[in-house]
Amino acid sequence: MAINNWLGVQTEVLKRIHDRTWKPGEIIPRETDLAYEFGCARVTVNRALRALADKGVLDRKRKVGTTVALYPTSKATLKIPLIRKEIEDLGKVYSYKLLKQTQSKFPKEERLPTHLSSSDNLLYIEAIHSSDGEPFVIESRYINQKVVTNLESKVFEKNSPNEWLLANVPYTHGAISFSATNCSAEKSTLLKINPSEAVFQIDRTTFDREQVITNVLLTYHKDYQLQTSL
Amino acid sequence: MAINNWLGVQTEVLKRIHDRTWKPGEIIPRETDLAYEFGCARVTVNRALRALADKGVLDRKRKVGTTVALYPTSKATLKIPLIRKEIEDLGKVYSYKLLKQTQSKFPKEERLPTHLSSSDNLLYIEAIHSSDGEPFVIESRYINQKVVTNLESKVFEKNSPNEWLLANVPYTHGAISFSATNCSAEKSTLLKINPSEAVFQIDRTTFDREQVITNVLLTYHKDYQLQTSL
DNA sequence: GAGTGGTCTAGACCACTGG
DNA sequence: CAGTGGTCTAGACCACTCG
Repeated sequence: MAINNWLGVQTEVLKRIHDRTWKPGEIIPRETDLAYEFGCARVTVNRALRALADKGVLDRKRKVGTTVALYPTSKATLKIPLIRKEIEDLGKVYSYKLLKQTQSKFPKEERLPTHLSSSDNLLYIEAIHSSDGEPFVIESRYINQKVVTNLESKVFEKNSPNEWLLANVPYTHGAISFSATNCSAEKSTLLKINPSEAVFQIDRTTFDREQVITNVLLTYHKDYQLQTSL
Repeated sequence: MAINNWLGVQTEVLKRIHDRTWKPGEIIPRETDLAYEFGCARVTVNRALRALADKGVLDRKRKVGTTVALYPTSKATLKIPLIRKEIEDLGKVYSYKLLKQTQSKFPKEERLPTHLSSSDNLLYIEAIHSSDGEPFVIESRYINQKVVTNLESKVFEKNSPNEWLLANVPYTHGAISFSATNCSAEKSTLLKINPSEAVFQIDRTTFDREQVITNVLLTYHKDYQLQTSL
């Protein structure tokens, strides 16, 4: 009768939330009681409830107790894959082409790269990733050479700066944003779509502590979808 | 000298990855050894390493050991907030307006709602959420009345079906996708933007086990960005 | 078969927070 | 101050997976 593993406890708790034994906003029994009821250690219950709290299904507060979240703040975990891997996983042939690589003390682009100051010593790179020869995504990137110092002679002719950076420059944290925009004329040519067609964009900046390592703007082909599950 | 809490262990491990004591792809010492070195229990090390594996920083395999991820599969956790809450958190005044509510055995929209079959008994709802009176997002939703049976007389005049569903119909899982599209003429009027302007869309379907509860398409105002951190 | 991570237990103490 | 979750420990056994 005993539920003596944390996944079992989690399932049982979810069941009770689902069949409304415990209703949204209500407080559920404390860990000790549940442990007694299930016939397992408190730590096991703790593990299960903590996992559910991480998912946003439960709210936990010391002294108060554990409540069923009123509005389960849907938390979706997006995996941001390597572009190469994403394409290969679709069973397509991946290819990469460098378009531009310039020293640019001052980003002269239409966009102003988030978190970068114009005084930084920046390397600008533009490249395109293709799937079975069809344009997939344009990578437009600034690299902060104050932080990334070992790339002087490095040329990203054959390999995406994305992969090189991931493997060679560890980061502490990052900021990322998703948006839609009307494609610029220049990029629409590269992506082989009509100008001002709607395109999906990802803007990502990674940091080493306080310093920006790199900022990248990914402009995807038409109809690109970022998918995940809840 | 001992590191006797799991956050401390995590920090130390991250430090070593960061300063390349442990390089990408390399195997790190086993839990037992680390526990001995840090002077703490193995479970504590386990907790720290497990958390890092969840984040995608480490790869763990039984018998083999723990390795530093070659390409840290950036995992971003998106919080999908309640629209009302999202607007209120910006310090704006939230308002909601129902536009349409029809029984529709057959979705006659341009889009084909993912995961729904046309034979289902569907309720279609269209509504708009505003921020300080400015259009924020259009909610366009199908509800499966085979599953959600207690809403006969329910009218979503004042309240978003989103909130009602969250509080009243528990779900087991969901699928979600993000994309960009050129705004339809009809919607552009509602959002007060130019036709065919690029807009950000979220398509979400929630399930109760195998059955679809609801599918919603959210079409955001121009310039909307979904942000998160790594 | 053997080595690694995965988990459980029982008991203990800590940390936050509401009254 | 008291009650709740948060965490740690030491030891044990299990589960997966490689050779």
